[in-house]
Amino acid sequence: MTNKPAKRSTIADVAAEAGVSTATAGRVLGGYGYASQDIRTRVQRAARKVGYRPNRLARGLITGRTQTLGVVAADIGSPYYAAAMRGISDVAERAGFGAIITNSDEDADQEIAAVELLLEKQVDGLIVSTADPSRDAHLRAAIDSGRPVVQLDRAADALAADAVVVDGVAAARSAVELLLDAGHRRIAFVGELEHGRHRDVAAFAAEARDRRLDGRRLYPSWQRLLGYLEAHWAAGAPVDPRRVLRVGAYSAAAAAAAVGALLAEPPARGGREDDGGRGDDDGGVTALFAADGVMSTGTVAAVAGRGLAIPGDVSVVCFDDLDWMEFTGPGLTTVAQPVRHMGELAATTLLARIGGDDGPPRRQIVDTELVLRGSVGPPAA
Amino acid sequence: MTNKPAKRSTIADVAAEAGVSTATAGRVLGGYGYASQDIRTRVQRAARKVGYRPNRLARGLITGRTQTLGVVAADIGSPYYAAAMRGISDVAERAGFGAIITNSDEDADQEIAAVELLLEKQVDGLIVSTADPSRDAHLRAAIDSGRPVVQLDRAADALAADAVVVDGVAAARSAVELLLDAGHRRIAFVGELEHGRHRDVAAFAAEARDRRLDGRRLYPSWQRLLGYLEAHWAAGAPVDPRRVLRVGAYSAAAAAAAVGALLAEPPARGGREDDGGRGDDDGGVTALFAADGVMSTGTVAAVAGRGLAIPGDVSVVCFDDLDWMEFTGPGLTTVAQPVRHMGELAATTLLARIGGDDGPPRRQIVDTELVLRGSVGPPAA
DNA sequence: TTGAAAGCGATACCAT
DNA sequence: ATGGTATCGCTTTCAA
Repeated sequence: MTNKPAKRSTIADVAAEAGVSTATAGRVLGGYGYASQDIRTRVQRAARKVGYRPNRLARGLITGRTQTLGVVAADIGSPYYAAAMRGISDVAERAGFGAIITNSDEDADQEIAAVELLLEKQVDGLIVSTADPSRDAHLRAAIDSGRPVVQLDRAADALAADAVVVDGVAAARSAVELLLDAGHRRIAFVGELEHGRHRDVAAFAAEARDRRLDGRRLYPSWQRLLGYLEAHWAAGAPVDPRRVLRVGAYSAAAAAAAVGALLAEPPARGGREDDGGRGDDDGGVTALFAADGVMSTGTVAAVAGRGLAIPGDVSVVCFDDLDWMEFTGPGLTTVAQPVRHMGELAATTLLARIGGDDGPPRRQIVDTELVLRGSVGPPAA
Repeated sequence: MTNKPAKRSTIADVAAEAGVSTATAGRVLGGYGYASQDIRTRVQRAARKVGYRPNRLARGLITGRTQTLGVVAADIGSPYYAAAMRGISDVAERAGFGAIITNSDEDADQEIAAVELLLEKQVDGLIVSTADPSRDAHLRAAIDSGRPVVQLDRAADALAADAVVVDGVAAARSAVELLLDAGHRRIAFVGELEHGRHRDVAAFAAEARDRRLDGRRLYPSWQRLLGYLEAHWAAGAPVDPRRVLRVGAYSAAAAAAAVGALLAEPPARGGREDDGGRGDDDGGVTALFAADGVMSTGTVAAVAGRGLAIPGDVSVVCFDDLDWMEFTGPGLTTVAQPVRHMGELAATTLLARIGGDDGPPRRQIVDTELVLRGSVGPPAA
């Protein structure tokens, strides 16, 4: 069974079949220029007969537009980018665009290579989650060569490009405030805390205290840690670095292990207090704040695995940046970040730019929402 | 600040700069044909000087290959496809390929449109998770027109195309056997059970008993239900349809709600039995089997939210088809499906076909692995 | 080893 | 309203 690759028919074939010129056939098939109704139907019939399928490469070569968006994600394997991709591709497809997706693996060099590949493929624009906001030469070059760039989730703010981001500091701060207001004083932070320039929580805290940190320049998990710290300081609550879990990778399994170990130390059961701020003695944690969706999954699994009740034995607030997940399990409180919506927004913005929108770059800050499911407070105990 | 879109320089520019013909410049830059060392360096220097970037559209137009894979996923928003995509794009990028991704939303018509778009964009091959295995005309057409197709996760077996699938029936069967062997008799099944032609669990079970079902033709969640049923029958354990939770959507939130409601009914605590098969009296469930990663997330969240211990109060076996998740929380047992690996396999296979591999179509069945973390059995009560 | 010229499959411009 | 033809940027004979 040798499949003859069935030479695709071209506009010329259609034209011949319909008895018109290629120019005319092109006008009908491409939907540009004039054509009488009679010719129109004849060409269309001919096209169907010979099984015509437009070659978008050829079209793109001459029009200079490919109707393709290029996306550089840090890791599409992560549900975070999956949600974003969903939003992007929905918008793109609705506009007749395709989306080429690539990974940077949080590595600036890979990102540069990815951008290069996408530009060679002549994408009409780029959506990028920069691995390193301080290295933006390649993005600048892309913009200069006429390819609009929209930054997603991370933004190199020295770059004159649109951005769709979330205020991670504020979101985390209000979430942790919720726990503090409920009387918790021993709240663990569960985050990745690996990428980014900071290597030490104590040093980070010191910098933050001196207000030497610009939240917008931080990597997501550090942003959220900043919010955690700010909430504590505002409440006059001490921070114990031992309760800041640096998971080191966006892995639910790793988060579960870290949380499991923490919960195993001094028993959380009965170790509560609701005296409103007096103590930071060495009891177990009474609450957990998980800084993103993956951490949340691991945290919940660990709590479940230890047979602890939420919020009875421990209160958990999850940062849920995975639209598909929506931790609505009884007792769980979430900070919802509409990632899919962010993807849609990024794509919409990019399409507008491609369409010729020439306004100044906009930084769009998307709101997060605190979703309360039951109480977070320490029970009457 | 009006950016002049900086007319990209072409091979002609490089040729002029280097003082050679476009043919020669092309040979150097494209890496084909001869060129003396002297010319080679001169051209390369010139290319760098004028900022040359190849136009892959033009190249593809003439070579007939775009070095681009087309992917049709049912929903990239789901972490399942995200994991698969990661595998695909890793392999693709390593080979210098790009990947255009589209969604079918489990809808055959959208799938057809997506395939059409991808073919117009001249992708070199397709990876498809068919929404409806019974409708494969478009895939057949793609193959006939010389674009190899690799099916992922779902396979239209009337189609002469490669496939990378998992034996979901066997995987579920062995997982449930584990619970039955440990003495559980009231095991809930948590699955999507929406897509596919079956509307009724009882009718499905009847068909399955008569061996009128081909597991390979079932949708994933029904496959796993079949394994669940088969394990029960083999053990002589009765099946109570009320314990088969049809969540109806791939939503962790919905799964959490369903599981929460089930656990709320008769208290699971103390309602155990380990008499090895006598009873199916109306106690609460003692174990849960979650049929995929999303269901698993919801199930674990619900158990945690109710403050139940795993495996103390209830034993949970999760089907983990999300490599990033790996429910290794203490006590959780998982059936690991290497989705990312499946993606890699699909891409590798497709690249081989594109490269000219002309062998007969292969159906590659990927192994799942039962990962035990602690015990699953009902405790000594 | 290099160069001239003919395409690839469309669109766009200019006559008619 | 329709047709001829140059053109997009590159690869690929075919001569030299």
